[in-house]
Amino acid sequence: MKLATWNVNSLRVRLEHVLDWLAPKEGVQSAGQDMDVLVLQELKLSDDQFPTQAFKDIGYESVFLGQKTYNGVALLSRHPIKGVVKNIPGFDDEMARIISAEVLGVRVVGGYFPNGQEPGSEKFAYKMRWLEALEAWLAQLCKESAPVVLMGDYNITHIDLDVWDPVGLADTIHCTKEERARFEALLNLGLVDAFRSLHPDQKTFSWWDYRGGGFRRNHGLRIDHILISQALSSKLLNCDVDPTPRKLERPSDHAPVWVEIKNS
DNA sequence: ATGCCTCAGCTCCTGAGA
Repeated sequence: MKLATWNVNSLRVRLEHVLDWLAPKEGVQSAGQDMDVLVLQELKLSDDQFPTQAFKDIGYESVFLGQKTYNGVALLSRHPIKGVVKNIPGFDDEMARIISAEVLGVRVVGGYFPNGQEPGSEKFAYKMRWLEALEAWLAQLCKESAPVVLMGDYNITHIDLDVWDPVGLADTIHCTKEERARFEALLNLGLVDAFRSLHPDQKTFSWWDYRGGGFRRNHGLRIDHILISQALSSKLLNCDVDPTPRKLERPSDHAPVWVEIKNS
């Protein structure tokens, strides 16, 4: 089973990139080929503008929680989608940040975690509240029978190895102790960082700033993550970032991250 | 140097992103 996450920074602008990644043209190889589930973030469009038919045409059903201008999340699947959940149950949120569903017996949660802007700001406080609510919900999900995959744009670097300039960016947004403690709290539920468990020493990024030639100079962060429950970690085959779409014309600032798990 | 880039929108500037 293959699953992936991708912050597309406007689905309207990036639709062709997503379609080509999942269903490449004849003779072209793509890490997105044969993807079972893909979650998307930062759609930046309302539900009535979601391109349901374009995905249906390449064999994917979709569920989504859209929002005009900001945020917005979707889950695409080649298999039947059950038990759809939108946003964190019991957490009142005006922003569209979570889409979850059960696919092939796996509880998939796709998330666009808050940015937080700056430590100490009101947006940072919201990020902390949101992360605590997510953790409480995931604690419940991890106790249930279905294995869990929590993936998306976390807007958190776990360790300094996830940061191109850990000294210059120390304690700045995405790199604070408070954010990293919330990431660790998710790991303490029994979830495993799929990429890091396979590549313990690799300095690989999933996001590069548009400004200052960030991608060209590999000035990036690893902030897009795939956490999998223990039952799945024993069947983990592969996990990687695919930088290919970041090299296209008008790319998203994020690259997709994918995972492959052995079928049971 | 509150910039360097990109996107949406009550669009020719502003807010937000990370």
